[in-house]
Amino acid sequence: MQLYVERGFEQTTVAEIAKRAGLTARTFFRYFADKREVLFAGSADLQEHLMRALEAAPNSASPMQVVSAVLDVAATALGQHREHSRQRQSVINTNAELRERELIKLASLSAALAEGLRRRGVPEPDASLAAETGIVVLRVAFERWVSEPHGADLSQTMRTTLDRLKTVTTAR
Amino acid sequence: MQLYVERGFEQTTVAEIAKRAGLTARTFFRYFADKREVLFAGSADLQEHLMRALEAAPNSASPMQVVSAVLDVAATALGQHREHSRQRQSVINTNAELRERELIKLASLSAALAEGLRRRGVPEPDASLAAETGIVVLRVAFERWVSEPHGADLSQTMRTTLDRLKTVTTAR
DNA sequence: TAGGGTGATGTCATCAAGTGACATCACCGG
DNA sequence: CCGGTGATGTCACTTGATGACATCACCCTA
Repeated sequence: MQLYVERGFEQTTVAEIAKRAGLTARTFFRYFADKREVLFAGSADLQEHLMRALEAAPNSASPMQVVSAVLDVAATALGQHREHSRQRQSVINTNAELRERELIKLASLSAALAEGLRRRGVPEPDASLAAETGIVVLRVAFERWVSEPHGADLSQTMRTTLDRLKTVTTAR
Repeated sequence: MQLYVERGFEQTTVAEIAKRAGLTARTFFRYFADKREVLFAGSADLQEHLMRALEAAPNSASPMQVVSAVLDVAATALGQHREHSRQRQSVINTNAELRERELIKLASLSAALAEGLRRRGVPEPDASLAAETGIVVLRVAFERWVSEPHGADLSQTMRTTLDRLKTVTTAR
């Protein structure tokens, strides 16, 4: 993060990262598949965390209620450290490769959620639609939250964004 | 496409592509920013096409009606050549870098749609939500259409998917 | 028709991202 | 003290990607 902030992502070489971390480039690649992964280290953990939330939802819950519960958990997990989130997001937003990587992490999360919904008996395409919609809300809400210096907390932003989505999609 | 299908994306070298096309690797990179772009050559044109559709929608149309009109146009543009689409999609789906690139193309489209909606006076976050939701429908419908050998046409699939989305998001 | 401009292409050199093969080192248990 | 094991380093190599420069084909005009 230091180097990426100091000189930009592309201008930073793996050799430099390794040097600053006190190891070799070869070793770096034993821990991270590539230069981008550094910024997404926690995403697998987050995904597991959210999957547990999904599975903890009551049997009676509708697909969107399950998604809403997952978003609540996501908000508390992501909603700390706004300053750090902002810095990380600013690095990501200024580089195409990193945006690509971010999108695929979210796509992976979405696929996992859809799979979880299917395991609960939700048929296609409803499972995919609910999961993808949830990720849309997550993304839009997170973006708004990160860009406001001292606005509402993330949970609140997510809830109002989800409400907004319902209104927008059904308005005729 | 030939080479990517024959030996897979990663196993294909730019030198080989260039040779088969009768030119140099250096020249290849003058036409395509990188190895992945070959498969997304038409995406800029498609985006412009859809933006014109967005701008052609009547002033009275609600955000989701505009999106729905855009999806109609997208369906007729993408809905030809199911066989070619299937082959292309199969190459993309078997490689992570290509999936990343596909996602960012769709993200770019989504951003353009949101911007277009904003120009029409739709406020945030409604513009982003409507645009992103539209892309979700596009993606889910396209995936289903491509995986069915002789199913309904893409326009039909898109319409039913959009209906499904409305039901899923509002069911309680 | 010679000559000059222009755009497309090729050649060469170079850098950085990855990866495989193998050596080495630190530490742990017996 | 020794052998094993996992982490790290070294080296060599491939490939993607880019800058600098040469060349070629073609067209326009004096």
